[in-house]
Amino acid sequence: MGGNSRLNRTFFMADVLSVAPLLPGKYLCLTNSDGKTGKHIITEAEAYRGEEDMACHARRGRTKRTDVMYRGGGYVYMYLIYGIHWMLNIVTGREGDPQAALIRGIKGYDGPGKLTRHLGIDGSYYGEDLTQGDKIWIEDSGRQLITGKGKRIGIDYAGEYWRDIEWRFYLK
DNA sequence: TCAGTGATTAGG
DNA sequence: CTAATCACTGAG
Repeated sequence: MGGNSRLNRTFFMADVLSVAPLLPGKYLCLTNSDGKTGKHIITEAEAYRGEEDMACHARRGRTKRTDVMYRGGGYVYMYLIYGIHWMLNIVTGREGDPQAALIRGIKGYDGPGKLTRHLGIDGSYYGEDLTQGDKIWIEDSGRQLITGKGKRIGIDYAGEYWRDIEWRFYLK
């Protein structure tokens, strides 16, 4: 055996500050249009945590866009930024507590907009269940990996505290 | 350094 | 309806 295992609901329903550091090193898995499976090592992720986090989209509450963040861990949150780039996020935490981890890099494609373009992921993935189906899911690599941490990128508007907190996690 | 590009959101 | 904002990227 020794096969990789798909991460389940329990994994994603933990707090984003527990889940996001565990994502680098795991496999992002997709079934492409040819029916073949592609697996990509996640290299970097950022945590966005609750309505109090002034950098989190849910800071303005539950809207059509942020709705999926309130459904509980294990779903995909997609949004378009600057009219061009689709961002891939993994919803975490308990139902009613909006959290997500932004996938900022996979091996070979650093940059949240670059990786979605390369993988062909867009708004049609909004709300996908990572624990069901064969469109998109995440697998454990079975390896213990060390992650570094740093400040989140591109959120200078969020104020001193939220801007400087080290909620970005990357493979060393 | 800075323009592109369009969904989302608050406000009138 | 309008206008501002934006978890980015690539060209110069």
